[in-house]
Amino acid sequence: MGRQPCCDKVGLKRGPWNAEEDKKLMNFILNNGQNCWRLVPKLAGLLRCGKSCRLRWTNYLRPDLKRGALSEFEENKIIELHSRLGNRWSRIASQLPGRTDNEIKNHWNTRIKKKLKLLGLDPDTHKPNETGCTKIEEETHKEEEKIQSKSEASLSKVDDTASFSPSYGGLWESWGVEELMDPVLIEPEGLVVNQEESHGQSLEQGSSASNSCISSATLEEDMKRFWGEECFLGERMGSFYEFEEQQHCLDRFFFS
DNA sequence: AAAATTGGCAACCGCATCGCA
DNA sequence: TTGCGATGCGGTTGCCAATTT
Repeated sequence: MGRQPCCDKVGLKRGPWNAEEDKKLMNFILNNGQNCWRLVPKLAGLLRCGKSCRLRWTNYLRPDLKRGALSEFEENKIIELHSRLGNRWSRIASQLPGRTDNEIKNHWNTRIKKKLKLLGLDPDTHKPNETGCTKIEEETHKEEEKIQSKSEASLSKVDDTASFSPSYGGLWESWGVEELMDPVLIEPEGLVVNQEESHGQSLEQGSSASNSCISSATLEEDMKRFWGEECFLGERMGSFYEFEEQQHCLDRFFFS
């Protein structure tokens, strides 16, 4: 004898919500609060099951939800929390006001996971892959080929709107980045660096990168040496994921 | 320009857990 | 203590728009 379903699904609507349904649900919850979800559709005049109403409210209609893409800070926070909590999306979401577990889960699966893989890290464990950085190397080679073919065209293109994160700015600075800052050398996807801005940020915000030096062959080892073992799996990892363009630059530096 | 593929996201499903009688 | 309904949670699916071929 199995459990009874949460509702009788016969005659209930499924799939995307329309504006009219949203309005009904929103009005009902705002006037009556969240009590018994099973009764909500009936009382609100909706042909949905209570569970569907709850999801729609928590993931989309709640007035305290933030809209738009996740910020750098939020993304870094997610990576850090995931390294500690694993796939406990609701717990992670509770640390990020205005974001839902579903939103974070989707963002993780579609964006962050790929970035970690590109860096040769296992997204589940946050540790380096057993196979090393083959994927990142492949990507790097592809990028290099692209850059090679684009480099001539890029000579005439200058865009001073791009900037680096504080940590990257410090990184460049610690390496004596003038050479890397050459737009031809570091421009994988049309990115051209504004030197003044990136340097300014690193100095102003006191990046930990400013007094160290990275020089060896693998990203993992370099990062550990650079920031220390305990930081490697922690929040500082996040600052490496900030912009894909930066990642390409870093990859090229390490693996070329 | 059209077809195929990929990526992102909203919504659904089913199990786990909670809370109450 | 137990059983049951309600809710929470994480995995998965399906749709649609964007991109690539």
